[in-house]
Amino acid sequence: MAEESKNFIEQIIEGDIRKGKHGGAVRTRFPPEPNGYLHIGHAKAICLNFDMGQKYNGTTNLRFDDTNPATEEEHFVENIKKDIHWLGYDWDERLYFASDYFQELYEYALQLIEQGDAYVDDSSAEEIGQQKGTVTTPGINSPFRGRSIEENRDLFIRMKEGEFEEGSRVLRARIDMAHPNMNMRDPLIYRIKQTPHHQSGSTWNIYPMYDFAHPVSDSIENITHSLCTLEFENHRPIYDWFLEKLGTFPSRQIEFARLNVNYMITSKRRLRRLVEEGHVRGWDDPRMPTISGLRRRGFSPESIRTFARSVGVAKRDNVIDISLLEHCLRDDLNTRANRMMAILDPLKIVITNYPEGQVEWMEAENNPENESAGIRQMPFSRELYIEREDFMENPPKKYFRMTPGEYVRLKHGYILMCEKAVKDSEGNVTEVHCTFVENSKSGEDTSGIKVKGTLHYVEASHATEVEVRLYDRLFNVPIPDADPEVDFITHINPNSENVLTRVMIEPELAKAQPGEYFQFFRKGYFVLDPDSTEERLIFNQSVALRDSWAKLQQKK
RNA sequence: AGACCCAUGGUGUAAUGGUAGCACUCCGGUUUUUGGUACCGUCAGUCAAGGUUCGAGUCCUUGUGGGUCUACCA
Repeated sequence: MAEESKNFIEQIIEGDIRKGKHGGAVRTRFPPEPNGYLHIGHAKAICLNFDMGQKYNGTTNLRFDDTNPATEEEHFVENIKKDIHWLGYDWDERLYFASDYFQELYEYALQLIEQGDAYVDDSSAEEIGQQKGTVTTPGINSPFRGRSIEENRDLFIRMKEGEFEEGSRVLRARIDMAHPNMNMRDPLIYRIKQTPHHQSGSTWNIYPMYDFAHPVSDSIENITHSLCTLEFENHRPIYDWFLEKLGTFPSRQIEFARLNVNYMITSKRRLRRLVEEGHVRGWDDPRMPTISGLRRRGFSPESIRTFARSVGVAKRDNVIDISLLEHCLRDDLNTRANRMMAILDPLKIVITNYPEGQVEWMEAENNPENESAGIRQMPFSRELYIEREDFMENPPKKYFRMTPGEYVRLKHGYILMCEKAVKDSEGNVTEVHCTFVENSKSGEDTSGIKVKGTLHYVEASHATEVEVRLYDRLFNVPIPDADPEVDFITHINPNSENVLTRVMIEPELAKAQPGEYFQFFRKGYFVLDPDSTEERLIFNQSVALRDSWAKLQQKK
């Protein structure tokens, strides 16, 4: 068997273990900011961090990076925890908040001041911006850069005590205003904010910046491998600078490329627009790339994990084909989703030689891929529904479905001979008359008739009418936000949701429960939508089955 | 362009100086009481130019192309 190929992060970790770094320990963390919902991109980071922890007998912390009270809310914390659990991961007792470390962080900032590595700057945001220079020209030192340690200590303590207004002063690292890396030009460490914090209340008047809080939080938790996305690459020098100056646990930041999927967007700002402008039903709309949206769409956690692992981990920018995500879902559901009969676009069939009033209960296997899924009973009688597209009066070549003068098999039923179409005054087919072959019952067929097509059906008198929502990609271009000149909203697919209000389902399917995965025979995978009521069931299409017949027709 | 990072079939990812492999997609076929699944097969790749080496996708140089960075956001 081929050796399992390892990604570059696994290679780094294994190298560290081999060298006995940190005694061979591996500790990772997933550090979301509680200011929004998790999406498919986060799923990659979650899987990577937790998988590394598990694979190398280490641990993975969940740490909320809550250093900005202005944008963060408690309810995001709860939703994020729920989504991670749903994905199948657990942080045990290792739930942390950066806000838990505010006191320690404050003391470390004081240490920097004592070492002469930090100073209080009274400049305004605009002044600091101007002093920063550009990528090609060095910045200039702030006039407050030379303050004494005593003055810095005094001012910083008074910042903390709430003596100063927001924006009036900041604490900065004293590094190098001419550094070629803009992030090293005396980055901010603390700013004044009077906003109450969802965890720490009104205890603090100052809040640490990401560039300071993140490395120090990692260090406090003894994180060995701090995995983050590529856009933080230029921040690694600051990360290392703080930990070196502070002399604390030497966590190491490693960057990987974020996940992009075509026909999807993950920008928080743009997703919010979709919701606020009403292009979708909400953050958990089945077309949204959020974890809650994927869940409502009918993606299994297993399929998302498989996907997140399949996309690989590397440092080059990438756009994953959405068909890989769909493949992962079909592959998972094929073996676990019970097959059920649903007629999305009903056409009535009357079997003229079948006794009126008679109902036969047919034995139907639930999943040919899994015998332990068992069997169910399906009614059969004189009047049934089939898909309208499964009947054609004048069919094209290789059409193996119902057409006058031809036999066709009904799955878990009989072989039918199609006799004639009944039409209304405008020529629309209103029902089709057939005769059935008596000794052709599924499982005990002695007719010897060979048919090319097998159709699904729902018996009319026992059918339940439900709603089905079909989904297509939300955008009609692969990268909706590729062109900054064009609003991505203009690329929304107007037919991304197709609501069918008169769908007929078999009795067993009417017992569907939330969280159950179904395959609608010959159609696709479906789940119950939470909008469902006792009286009215609503199903969402997760993904269609592959359809080589449709593909063949499209080419013509 | 100042720094940093990246470059392998259509897409994504392996090959750690020694036969360019795997998955998805596409196309073709076999099986099939799902035009599903499964199975088989075809097409298709090392950004360019130099250099080092017996041997380079891999190391070096230069170029080209792409990405990130000038928030009191993360």
